[in-house]
Amino acid sequence: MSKSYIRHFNANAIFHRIRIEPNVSQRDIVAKTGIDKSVVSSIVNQFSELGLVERNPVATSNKPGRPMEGLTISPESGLIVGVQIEADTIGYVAAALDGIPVCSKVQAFDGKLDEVADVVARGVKEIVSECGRDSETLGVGISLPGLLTDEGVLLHAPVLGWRGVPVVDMFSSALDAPVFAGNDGKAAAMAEYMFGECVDVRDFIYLFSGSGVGGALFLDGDIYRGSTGLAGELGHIKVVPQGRYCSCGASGCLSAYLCEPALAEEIGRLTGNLPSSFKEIIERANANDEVVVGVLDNAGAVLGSAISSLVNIFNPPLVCLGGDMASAEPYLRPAVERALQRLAHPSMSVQTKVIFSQLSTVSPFLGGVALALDGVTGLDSPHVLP
Amino acid sequence: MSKSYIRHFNANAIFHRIRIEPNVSQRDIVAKTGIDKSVVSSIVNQFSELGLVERNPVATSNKPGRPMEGLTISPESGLIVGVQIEADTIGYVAAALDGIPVCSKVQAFDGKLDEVADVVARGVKEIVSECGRDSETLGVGISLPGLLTDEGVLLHAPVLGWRGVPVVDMFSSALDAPVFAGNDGKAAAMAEYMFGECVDVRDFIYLFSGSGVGGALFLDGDIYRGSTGLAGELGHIKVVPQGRYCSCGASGCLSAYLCEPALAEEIGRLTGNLPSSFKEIIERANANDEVVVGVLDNAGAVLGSAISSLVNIFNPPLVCLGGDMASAEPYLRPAVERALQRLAHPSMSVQTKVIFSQLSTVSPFLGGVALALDGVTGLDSPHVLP
DNA sequence: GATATTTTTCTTGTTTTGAGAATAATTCAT
DNA sequence: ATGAATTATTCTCAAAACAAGAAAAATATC
Repeated sequence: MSKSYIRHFNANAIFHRIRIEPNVSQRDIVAKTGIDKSVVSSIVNQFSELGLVERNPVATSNKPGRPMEGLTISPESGLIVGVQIEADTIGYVAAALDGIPVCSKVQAFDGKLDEVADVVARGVKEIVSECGRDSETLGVGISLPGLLTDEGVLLHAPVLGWRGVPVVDMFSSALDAPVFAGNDGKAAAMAEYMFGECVDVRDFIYLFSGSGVGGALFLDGDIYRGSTGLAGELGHIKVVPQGRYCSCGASGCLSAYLCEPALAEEIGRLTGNLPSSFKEIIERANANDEVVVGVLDNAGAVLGSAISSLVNIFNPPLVCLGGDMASAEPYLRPAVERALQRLAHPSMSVQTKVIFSQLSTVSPFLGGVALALDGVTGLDSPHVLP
Repeated sequence: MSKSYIRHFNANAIFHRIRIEPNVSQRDIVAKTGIDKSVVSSIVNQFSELGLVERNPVATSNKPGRPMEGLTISPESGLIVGVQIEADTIGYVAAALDGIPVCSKVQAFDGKLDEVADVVARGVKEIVSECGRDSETLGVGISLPGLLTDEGVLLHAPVLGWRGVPVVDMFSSALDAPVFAGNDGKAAAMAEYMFGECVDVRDFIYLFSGSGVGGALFLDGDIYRGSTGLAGELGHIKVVPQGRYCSCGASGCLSAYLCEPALAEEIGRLTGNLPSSFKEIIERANANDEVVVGVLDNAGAVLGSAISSLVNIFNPPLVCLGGDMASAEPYLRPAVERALQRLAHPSMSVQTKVIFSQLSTVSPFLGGVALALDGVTGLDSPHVLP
């Protein structure tokens, strides 16, 4: 526990407050974070000198006394680029320091490891120039479908077939800006904390559904990584003893009932008409296809059972469901609520809100932005989110 | 995040190292904690001046150079008293600062709230005088079967029928020593971390079985309390959808299959012979009563299912099972292992060790000692473990 | 006995917090 | 208008804590 750690921590907390509540006063920051006024003044000055934070005069409040200074993140001060590497695509988004996306794009990707650093370097350069700003790139955050060590080594990414890749070093040498890397599920959770539905919630459970089901435990204001970094792989909670086989090799995983391929397969099996995308699944449900609605309802029940377990373990104020789940809310929510009623401890579930977040569909790839922002605003050196 | 917090944190870490590894050198502490040598020297001096730590010459190592000083907790420096309040008993244990119990006793208790402060004050005085040492009582830790707030208020203790009791204030005014209070399950987990099977393990899951099933999440070197303090009530993880009714009002809880009353009832129902204690259950199992063995095996399967979920969520290096479970290890372990094999993610379960801890049966009431020790050795003011 | 080695302490410097005084900028009352 | 009151921020200074290196202490080896 070092001294600079406190500074890092405080700086992050202050930046976070300014971002989620533009035009706050220093006084408010003091009240809400408990950090001393001198420290807030000093750190705000530091941010202000770096050009990261602006002081704006605020409309008169009709109160006596010196008016407050409204503090905001300067949108022109620099760009953060979020990169999301998936099985066959790479997504990019450039955002200002306040996290508001400026532009984004997706590019096809063949998964070749030896070219990816150059591909991403070019992609980042392009997205930055497309923004039409000559502001500096302050950080690049790379969200990866696999597990990372503290040192920035990607241990294993099944969908990419990569293993033991020192991603931070690799991308750092190809890019000019500081590189931050992290697991996709955890990065997405961080994005929810910074920009989404979980802003400023100290404890929440995040579940994400797509080609697989991932997740993260956000505890005490930070992602819980566990001793091995594997913690939070919530897609593999067992929900049905001796249930369906999952791509991970085990059986009865939540993922085997909820991820897009599993739902598609089930619908295909029951109707003889295999959906080609999650969008199609939702379209068929919207068109009142009873089989599809039934499959989604069943998935909701299984999901609700998993959430009930999580509620009983963590008693979190918030459970956030992202990815494909957001667009399926009308078909999932009733079953989830039923399961919670039936399975979760009443005195716990009353304190828990379950929400479906649109963030990852409305503005995708923000996970990487969150990763980088977390590092950049600490007034400190890079790190990794395993 | 304040400055004195760092000192508290470092002091605790250093004391912890000395306790778990008597005769360490400062150099070793530096190597193992990462704290700077100056800081270690300064804090060791502080402990030494307070008489909490002794410096012993260590047998020559046949190496050149100044020989190390072996640091140990001075056993005579003071007493810590652990108090455990249960439905009809109060248990006491007096221990030296190294956590080694000196003497203990149990007294009957009628659950009367208005007398308990005086009763405990008398009990503490007696146990201290029974020790036959005139050393100072440095702290009293009180372990309670209920939920506490950060401010030391017992919100609700169902088995005692207490609600909204400011326990820390109440016991503080009756006792001369600093009072620390906490939830029994979390205190027991802390004891495992300090004195038991989980010494120095930064992340573990603790499950405790007795008249109910409690537990704690020990994450990143500390108990996770969650936003409400309810986190870690692992006895109410749902293991069987629409399963047995639990004393909490819900159905399918782990507790409903594993706690002593549930096991006794089940055995009584099947044999017509209701066991009067957990000890009797084990005796009948030892006498090869097939029904009893079968009931325990079934409980083990349910327990294993719950542990599998926990493994998949946390991927902890260690799952520690305490209380009654320890003496039932021969009957529970096979079923637990089977369930883990079948239900837990293989790449996770290989990293997880499941152990049965005798700590709470061999030297009971250490939870309170752990609570108090945690506060006393921080060179800082009291606090609570909700 | 000199030298090398290992462990601990001392010295000095830097960073950061934290409390209170000072300053700045406004409204309200007269 | 002008002074008083009020509120927000900055400045000043002291204390706490860490951090790096020099120094000291205590031993083994040659």
